[in-house]
Amino acid sequence: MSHELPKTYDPSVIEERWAEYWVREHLFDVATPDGTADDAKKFTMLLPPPNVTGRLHMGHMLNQTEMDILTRWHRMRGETSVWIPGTDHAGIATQMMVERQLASEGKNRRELGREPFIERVWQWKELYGGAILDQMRRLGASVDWSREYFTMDDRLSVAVKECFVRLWEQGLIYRGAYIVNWDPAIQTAVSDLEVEHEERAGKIYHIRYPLADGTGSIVVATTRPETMLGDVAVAVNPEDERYKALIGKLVRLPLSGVNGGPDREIPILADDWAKPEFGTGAVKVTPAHDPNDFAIGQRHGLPNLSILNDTAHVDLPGSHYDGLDRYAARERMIEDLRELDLLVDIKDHTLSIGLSQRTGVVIEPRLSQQWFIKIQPLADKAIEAVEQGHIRFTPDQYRKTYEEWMKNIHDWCISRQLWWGHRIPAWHCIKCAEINVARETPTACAKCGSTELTQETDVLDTWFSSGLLPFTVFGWPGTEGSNGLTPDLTAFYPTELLVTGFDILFFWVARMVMLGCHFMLDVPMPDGSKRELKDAVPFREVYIHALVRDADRQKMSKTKGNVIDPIEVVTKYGTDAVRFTLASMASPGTDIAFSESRTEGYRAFANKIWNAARFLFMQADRAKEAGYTFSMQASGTVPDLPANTPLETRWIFGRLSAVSAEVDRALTDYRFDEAAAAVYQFFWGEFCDWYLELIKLRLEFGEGHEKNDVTALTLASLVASFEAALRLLSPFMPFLTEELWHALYENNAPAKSIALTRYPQPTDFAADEASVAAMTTLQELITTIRALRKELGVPEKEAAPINLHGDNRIVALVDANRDMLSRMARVSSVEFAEATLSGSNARATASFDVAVIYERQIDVVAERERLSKELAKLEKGLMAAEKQLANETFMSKAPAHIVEGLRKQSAETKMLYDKAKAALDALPPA
RNA sequence: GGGCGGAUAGCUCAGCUGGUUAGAGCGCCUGCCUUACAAGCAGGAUGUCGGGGGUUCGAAUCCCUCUCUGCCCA
Repeated sequence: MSHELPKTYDPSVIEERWAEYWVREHLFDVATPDGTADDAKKFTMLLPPPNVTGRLHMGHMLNQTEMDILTRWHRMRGETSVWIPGTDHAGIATQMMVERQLASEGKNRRELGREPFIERVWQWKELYGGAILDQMRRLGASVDWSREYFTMDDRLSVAVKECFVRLWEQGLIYRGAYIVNWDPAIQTAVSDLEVEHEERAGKIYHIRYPLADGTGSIVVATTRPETMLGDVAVAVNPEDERYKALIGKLVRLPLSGVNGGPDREIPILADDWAKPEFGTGAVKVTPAHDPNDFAIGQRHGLPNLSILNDTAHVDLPGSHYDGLDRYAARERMIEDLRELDLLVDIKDHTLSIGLSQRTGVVIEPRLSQQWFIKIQPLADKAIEAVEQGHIRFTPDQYRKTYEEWMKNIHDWCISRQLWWGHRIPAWHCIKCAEINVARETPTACAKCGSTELTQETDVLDTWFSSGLLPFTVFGWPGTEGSNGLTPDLTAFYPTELLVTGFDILFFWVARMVMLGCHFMLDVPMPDGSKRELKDAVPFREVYIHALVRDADRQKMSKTKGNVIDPIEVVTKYGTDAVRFTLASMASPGTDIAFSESRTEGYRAFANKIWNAARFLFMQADRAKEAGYTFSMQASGTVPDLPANTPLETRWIFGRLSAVSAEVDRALTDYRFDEAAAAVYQFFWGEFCDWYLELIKLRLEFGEGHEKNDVTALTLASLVASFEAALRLLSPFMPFLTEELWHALYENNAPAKSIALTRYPQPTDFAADEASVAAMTTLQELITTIRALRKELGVPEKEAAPINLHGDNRIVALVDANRDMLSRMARVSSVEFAEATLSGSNARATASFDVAVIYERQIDVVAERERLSKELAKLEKGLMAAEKQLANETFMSKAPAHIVEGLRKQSAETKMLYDKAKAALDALPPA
């Protein structure tokens, strides 16, 4: 069979075919181990579930590339590797999406009603929710699609409810009226984490509050004058001399009268919160609309007066500000205060405001009834798990970030006033107000027996359900009456690794640790023993990756318009090239500035691999025509290497061994960049540049070239080393390697996919260090000759003789490999010299001198300059070395091997220096 | 305000548990369309390792400080 590969690699024709094949053939689906005679190591990982509304961005692609490389690598090392995909129902984001859709039809969700609205969201999800997973398939992510989940699936919903009920029963969930971050756009509470702080230019207003007894006034400073309608006090610092006399007096709160009535009277009180240096030193206290003021109110037993409704409009019947938006109210009130001559001053002030992460509107701190998790007991375990090393962070610095956050954690507001999400399983008794939390809808109040129950309307924070995923995806809590230990949980919990970005370190990672430790401690070990913290953790390792930025290091954002769509780049350069780009730039702790020039380079790399395959197939065809019989089916077998095995063949297997070790080490340390560099350098710089060029010497067919063992061995070795290289590359470039691997086996491969074969291991190949060392010397010699030839102006095609001086080892090596010199450096003949060589046509290295015999005069000026420069560099090195060696403290304190190394280096430098000096002196005068 | 990170070749980044003459890719310069590959081959140039100070026999690497810069938390 002849192989007709196009001259240039075109990823578009093969990638979609393989992506579809991998899914269709269920290659990466993993059945639950039955527990019998299964001692294979396991590698389990959860895909951070993208929002069901999401579109793939570069961050996803980086994340998935890293996870896929690791999963493929572990899988090829024979481990049971499960990578579980799914999507998150993303409460706010999804509800917004559908509300927007409704708005475009002139409707809103309230008209529609709760149940029909939720129905509508499900329809939306069915239609569009799969988009991001389809994009994942296109990237070749080797996930187990049979285990795909959605966070609102029935089985997960049951688990979420179970967790909520248990936490309630354990007294770890409470409900109460607290100041929370309120998003007036979508009208729900959000957690602290969902608020983004931004510095903005604003104003600070100084407002005069008259004393009720008419003896004067006090001027308060505020950035939010509109909330003064909700003021219940004025606070001053107890140490502030200016105001000491006023403490305990009442002020008349301007603008606060309703229905034409008088203004309210509120007290002046002393509280440390009032900072004398801030503003006027007197602050208004508005407990219902500011978290700090709420705390003051608690301390002093003040009432909470809410004056803004859930859309942040003034809600104060009878007031002439009633119904105004918060900012409109502010303007109107400032005008009114000015008219009343109570506005003392307006100053510029930079303030930090909270913005809703989802909607972008300014958060309104608002007093409302919410559900909270008492987080401290959970956080304690989560801190312990990390401090005791049961969970390891890479890079390690994130451990500190995590611990810092955990130690300063606040109770978690888990209720959301949304419709889309897991509805809180609580029923309020209309008669006695008892809260009935239950797994099944109760028929009567547990306290008073009333049947008048209404279900809580709030749903749970999306992160509550995703925080449970590490065990709920494995079927927890299992069947009724079970201990929660399902077969999947037995086999796969804890997962091995979590790969994610630091942006969800607190949102998700921290919550998983807390909830995982909390719930799993109650699940026994497979052998029935009690589970300890080290086995209750949701994952043993966390790898935090960088942010992908644009080529100018700017954060990608829609508003800047610099978002790079991975699917676009993938279409342009091929998935493999983009994956390789991300992998090679993924060095820990540094953001990735994604630039297409890098990707272009890796597309060239893919093309290089493609063409190496073309070369191989071409040689195979020629060999067959020449009567060689060998089977491509033996590609996976490294041939025995007899005594007459050519050096380059011993060398390439030696290198394969070393590179396999290097890749293993790099991936163990999550050094994707080093792993990628190692395979790149090996394949291009060694396999193609040296090995393929050298074996052309052995692959001569036709007239005058009899069939021989060396050629046969070379063919077998070529195929075997290439096949191994493909396996080595396949986690990084799964599409290209899959295509070529099947082609290599002539579509009769020993496995359904290269991904199901063995990853090259150092011991799979003879390390043969002597051959590697010999080859390194020859490479140095060849490179030196090439450089000399170029300098002397020897035409590329013209062969030239050389003189060589070196020790016996070099002489023997060169003598045995004259054919290499001839092919790689156009050497016509070699003459060995007894004495050192110098002169303008010679170069000296530490191990040999070589001269190229060529007539043409060299450029004396250029050569003088080159030699002078080199001489200066050598002299500098030599001086430094000699100075060190003359330094007694160095000689006495430095370790022996350092001193010895320096001595050797110094001697070599001296030799090179002398040679360069001689060469310079030998140059004719300018 | 508290904390973390970064500053190394024109660009993007490695190297940093101190140790021999600081690397890679891209870009740049020169010569080659050598039947695997011009998305290629061969050769070449390029850095007072942000400034200053200190520790040490020895500092890109450790410490202090300054400047610039990014991020997280409040």
